[in-house]
Amino acid sequence: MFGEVSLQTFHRMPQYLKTLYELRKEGRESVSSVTLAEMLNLTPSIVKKDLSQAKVQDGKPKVGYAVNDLIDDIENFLGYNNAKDAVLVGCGKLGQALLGYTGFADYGLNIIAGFDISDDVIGRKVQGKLILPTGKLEGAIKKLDIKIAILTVPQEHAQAMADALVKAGIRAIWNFTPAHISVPANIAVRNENMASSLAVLSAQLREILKKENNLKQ
Amino acid sequence: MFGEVSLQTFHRMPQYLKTLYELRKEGRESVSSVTLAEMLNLTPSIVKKDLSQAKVQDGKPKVGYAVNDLIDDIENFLGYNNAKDAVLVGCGKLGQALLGYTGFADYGLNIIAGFDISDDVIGRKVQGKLILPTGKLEGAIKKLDIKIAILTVPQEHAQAMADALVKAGIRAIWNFTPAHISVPANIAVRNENMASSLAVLSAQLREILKKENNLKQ
DNA sequence: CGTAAATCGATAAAATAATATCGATAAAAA
DNA sequence: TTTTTATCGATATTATTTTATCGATTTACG
Repeated sequence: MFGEVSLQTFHRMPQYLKTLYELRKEGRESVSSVTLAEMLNLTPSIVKKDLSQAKVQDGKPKVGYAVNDLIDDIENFLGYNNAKDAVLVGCGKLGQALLGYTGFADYGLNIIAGFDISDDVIGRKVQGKLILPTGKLEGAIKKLDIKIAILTVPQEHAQAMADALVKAGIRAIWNFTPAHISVPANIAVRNENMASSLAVLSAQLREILKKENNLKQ
Repeated sequence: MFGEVSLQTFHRMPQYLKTLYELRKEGRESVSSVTLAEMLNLTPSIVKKDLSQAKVQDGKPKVGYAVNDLIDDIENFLGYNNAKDAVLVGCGKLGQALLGYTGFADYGLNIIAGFDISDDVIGRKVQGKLILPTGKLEGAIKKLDIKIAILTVPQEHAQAMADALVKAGIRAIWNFTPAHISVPANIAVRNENMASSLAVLSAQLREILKKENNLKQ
């Protein structure tokens, strides 16, 4: 059903959704691909192609897409309505920050609890989420049939913990550690790699500064 | 000089570097594109193409690349040796987590201070980094000629703060808010968008589960 | 009611990125 | 020393993604 949708398209979907929420708030009932493209610095072509993969209802010539319908379709497409449970493993600074982040609920993600090995944090609550000992991880995953894990352990433990998670039945790992983790092919991994992002940002910055210097000379 | 290097290539560079550090630790003096590709789940072709853009010294047939030389070349290519100063704006949970993250130094990024409007956090220190009032932001940027800002304010303030940063002279914004921010063309923006990442992860997960169900039936 | 303008959806074209191929060459083996 | 093998770097091929084009259609307006 969605096998042919590219990752780039999936990346843009939440942006469309965000923009559509804003438009709805302003009372707009319809929006064209041209307007959406302008608001998000994209081309109308790519907007039309992306939306064609998520939406059910056609847009209307001369009018555009019905904002409400489109929101429903994209939310449904991204699975925002049927919430998915997740565990968060590693409750250091970043882990606790994510544990306390209330925004995930908007994206259909429900972190049921944090897990850690350190007695310093076990038992603590962050924004209502309890931190449990790692020993209880496997049981929780199996009992609640949890598919998604957020990995925020120190990088030297990343691979071992990933192995344990897979063994316990986790099928998708959102990896916030700088470590490259190896998992079986039937497990989804998404790397939130700060080093990579920073490398890209630096490259862009350098390009920009270089262009300016060329112009000046 | 680097204008023709794709963002994907830049994304992979830190991964190569990370793997090379590990190899050096193990005492390996050379490595082939085949080995690197295996370690990172890539093809030898793409490894060779990527490395050709960063390295100075050629690899040797039958042997591969000299690990140490390659590390130097990539570090230099990514600018890890000449540290770049940055400011962090918005010292809530995530902001403080990033402020306290010591790993940035490895990537050549030096956060000089955090900035916030709230008296609750102003004056506090996180891992030695001081939190200053937002009023001092513009002065600091201009005085220290800072080019990079990390944006971790609440999303409703993201655009206004981005505008202020640009006005103060910032040229690259690492945006951790869910907000889409508009900036002039000569400013680099890198979005660390959780919603997008989660959308991609969910899509991958769904694909995997779907395939399994198909097989079972 | 007919015409002009705006937009859709489908598709063709172009651009970009990834992969495969292959001659050259250095090291190892025969 | 000659042959074999592994690997590089360059280039060609293929795949993917983005952008442009265009006929069809709906609305607005004269």
